[in-house]
Amino acid sequence: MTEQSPEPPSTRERILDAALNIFSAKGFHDTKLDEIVAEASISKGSIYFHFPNKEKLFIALVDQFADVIERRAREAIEDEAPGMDRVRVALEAVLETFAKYRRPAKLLLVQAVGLGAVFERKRMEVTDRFALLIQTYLDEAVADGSIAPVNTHIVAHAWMGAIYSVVIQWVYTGEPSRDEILHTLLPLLLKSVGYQG
Amino acid sequence: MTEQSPEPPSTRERILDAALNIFSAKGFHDTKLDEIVAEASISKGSIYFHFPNKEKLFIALVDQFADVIERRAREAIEDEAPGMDRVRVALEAVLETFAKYRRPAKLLLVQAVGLGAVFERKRMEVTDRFALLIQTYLDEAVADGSIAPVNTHIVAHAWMGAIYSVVIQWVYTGEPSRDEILHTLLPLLLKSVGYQG
DNA sequence: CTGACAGTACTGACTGGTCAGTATTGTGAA
DNA sequence: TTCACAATACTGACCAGTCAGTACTGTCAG
Repeated sequence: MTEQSPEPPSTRERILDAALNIFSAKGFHDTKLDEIVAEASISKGSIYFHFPNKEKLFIALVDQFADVIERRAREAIEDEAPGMDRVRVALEAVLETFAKYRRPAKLLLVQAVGLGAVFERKRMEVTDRFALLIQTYLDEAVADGSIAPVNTHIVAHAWMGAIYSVVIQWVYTGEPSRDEILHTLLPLLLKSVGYQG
Repeated sequence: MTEQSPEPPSTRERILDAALNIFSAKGFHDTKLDEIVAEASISKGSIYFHFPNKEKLFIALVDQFADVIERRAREAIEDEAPGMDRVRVALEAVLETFAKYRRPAKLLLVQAVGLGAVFERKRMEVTDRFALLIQTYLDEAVADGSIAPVNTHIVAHAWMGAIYSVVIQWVYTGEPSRDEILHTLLPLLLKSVGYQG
């Protein structure tokens, strides 16, 4: 809490770190707790000291990253006046964050999908949170006159899907590059609501 | 294969049907083969007679639906001349197909994600197949002059993601309606490459 | 200062339920 | 009688989760 960086990582952090590595690579079900134990060089008991179960450990990682993205988006728009510029910088911030954190991105966009009902609810929650964020800025832009009225709910979800899909492609293949994404995807999205940069 | 409709469904068909119901609702790992056995009123032995294992049964369903979508898209463009109209009707066909088959849609878009490496490869394969289809038509439209040159590879993936995301939203909540999707999402996508219907 | 007690962090061998897959037998159409 | 197909009982590997025990640090009464 009141500590600085050069400390050795706490057990909890080492667990989270190892879990991120393995979950993001192999998915939830194919990851054995014993693998995390080995990767983190800790003991199985430690995991259960810090987390109630495997599921909650996974969800802790999802939440962690969702928070990072949302925070960065909010920070990015802080200095922008309402309107389409806010939308643009928020999108930029999200894309930059995905680009910077490849493993968490894969965890959130791939590995968190298609697990049973519990995870589904969590994923919906995160997804809706982002969609709502985008929707809010879009609504501002509409009110503001920067763009023509549209169903911002659908637009928000469509944009999110577009971003997710391109990021996933990048996560797997390394292509297209961060710059290409920014220079092609961003204008594409903005253009889709009739906005010309 | 060479049979008509009023036949009673074969054991194989009943297995596929029951498997689709349960897999799409509960996901791969949370579905027990014994549940499929109960739902289909067949025996476990039958499953292993018709399919080598649980994984292949699941993948058979994915393949089945991927084929349907691709066939419908190809049929739809048959009568259209190359150019942006082909893109439009292909998108329409895909959206209609998703709307018509809710359970297979969920299977493909949700439940087939985030399972380990084997499924990942399959999903990549299907995803790339669709993206390439869209990309081909887009390239035609570019060559044709209907739209300005763009990185059609990125556009194709972005579109796919947008469609997936909105369809998933619809699968879960029933909103937005089929019509709303067609009337909002389609123009959105077309507009994103500078095409006005 | 010390030693009895307590709280916190961690260890790793062990267990028990689950469920995919198998072995075996049954059956009816050709 | 054969064989394609189906039914059922069964097996055993696997792995999340447990728990008795260790190590270390803090604290406070005598």
